[in-house]
Amino acid sequence: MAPKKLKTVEAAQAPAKRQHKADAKVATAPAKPRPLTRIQREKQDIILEAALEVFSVHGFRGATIDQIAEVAGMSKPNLLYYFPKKEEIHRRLMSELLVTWLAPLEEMRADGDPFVEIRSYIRRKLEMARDFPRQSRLFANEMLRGAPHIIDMLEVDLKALVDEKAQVLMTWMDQGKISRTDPYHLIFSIWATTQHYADFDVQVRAILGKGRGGEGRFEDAARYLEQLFLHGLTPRPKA
Amino acid sequence: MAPKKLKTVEAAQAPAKRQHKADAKVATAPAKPRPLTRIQREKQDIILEAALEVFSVHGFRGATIDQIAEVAGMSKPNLLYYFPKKEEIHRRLMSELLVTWLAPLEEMRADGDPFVEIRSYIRRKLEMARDFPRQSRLFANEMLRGAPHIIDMLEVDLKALVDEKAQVLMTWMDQGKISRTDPYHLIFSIWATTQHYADFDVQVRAILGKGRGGEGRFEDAARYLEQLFLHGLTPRPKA
DNA sequence: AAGATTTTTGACCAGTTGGAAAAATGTTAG
DNA sequence: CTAACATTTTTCCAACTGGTCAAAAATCTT
Repeated sequence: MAPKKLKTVEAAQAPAKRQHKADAKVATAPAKPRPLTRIQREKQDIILEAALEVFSVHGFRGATIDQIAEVAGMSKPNLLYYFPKKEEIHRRLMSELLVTWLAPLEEMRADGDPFVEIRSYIRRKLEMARDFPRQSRLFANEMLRGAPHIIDMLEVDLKALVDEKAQVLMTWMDQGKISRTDPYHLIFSIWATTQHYADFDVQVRAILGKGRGGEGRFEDAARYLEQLFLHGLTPRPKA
Repeated sequence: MAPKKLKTVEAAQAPAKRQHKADAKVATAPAKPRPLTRIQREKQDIILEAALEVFSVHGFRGATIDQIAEVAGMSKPNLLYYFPKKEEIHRRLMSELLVTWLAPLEEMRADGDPFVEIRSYIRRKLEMARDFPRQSRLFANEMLRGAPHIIDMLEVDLKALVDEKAQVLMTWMDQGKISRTDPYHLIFSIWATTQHYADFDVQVRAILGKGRGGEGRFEDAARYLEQLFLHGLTPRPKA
């Protein structure tokens, strides 16, 4: 089975207020979507950026349109001109998220060296936690709520992708290249350990303190995780 | 340093509406707190239980008093009689949470066998994820928001506890009993991997599917994590 | 520059929110 | 039983919520 891209949920990216009636002229034409203008694209991006900021902290219900509008630097009605519903903004965010969020796993190649592939995957996930913490938190917020908006995609697309990669892992196990263990829980543990640095960032920093809580913590984490997944905690004689 | 219990934030557990003025009799007495009646304790428990249900899913801002009251089976004003402020409920929940949530780590004894101690700790945390998923999600929700209500405790009490246990781990490393690695990130990885099964439960179940998504998933997780922390993924010759 | 279109704004609305006040109802110690 | 207290319900409110709408302002097209 090919890597298979997630289907995108879009479908709701109409320019704005649908059909400014102006196309009464064309009458029966099958609703040509009309390409987005520059301004529309720019404003939508600004809004999505602001929405990410707010949703990722307060969750869907806890976030307010006013707040998003304020962060986006525009009035509420103006924002609603581009996204007529609060849900619409969230939906867009979620579908964009799922695509980019799973890309790292798709990149794990069956024909590479197992340890190199797994290590690279962990690195990539850790980099995402470092560079896109808000996306990680947005995702986490959705999970905590029971993923009402994306449960279907989880059960279909995500499951398919993970099934595929679990097969790859099992092949490696069959070949004796990595230890035989549960490939699904292996993937879970990579997700958990890497995303932890985005989602629980406050806690991580509170504990590491000023001294070690700087940007270096991601390098430390990478080094630690590398060892964990390679050898666990069993002491080995020095090389 | 002794295990040191977390200080409880309480301080706001007054019976209800403060000083039903009734104590004008006692006049200048130093405000005797007056012990909680049976009903007060029961009702407060019911409310806290309902609040846990709601807060853990929607976060602080996303949760409404009406909703909590409904789950608790009482009217909103009645609920407000016991907890005059929404924040009050949340505060109580959080302080109770921190105490029970960290108990497992406190139990990790320096004088035990390292692998036994670590494995037991992982087990306990996993059991908590299984038996108290809502508490786990409540905690996660607070973290995602930047832990505004408990940041102090994280920086003081939690840090102290983790520092202490990190010392224990380092001692074990010095003795060559476990592999030398970063003890803080080791603890983080245990938290992350175990809490994942509560916080991301939907995802875990969506991926494992009906077949393996049953209660058995916790046993599978325990087995997998045991191996991960013991040996990582490096294949070993069969015993 | 005029006309057509798109974007922005201000006023507004109905429903919900956290919470206050007070009246009504229980409960219990003397 | 009854007074003192505890609990519950009813009513109310001001602020906030997601969202509408018409008109004004800005932009684009010709």
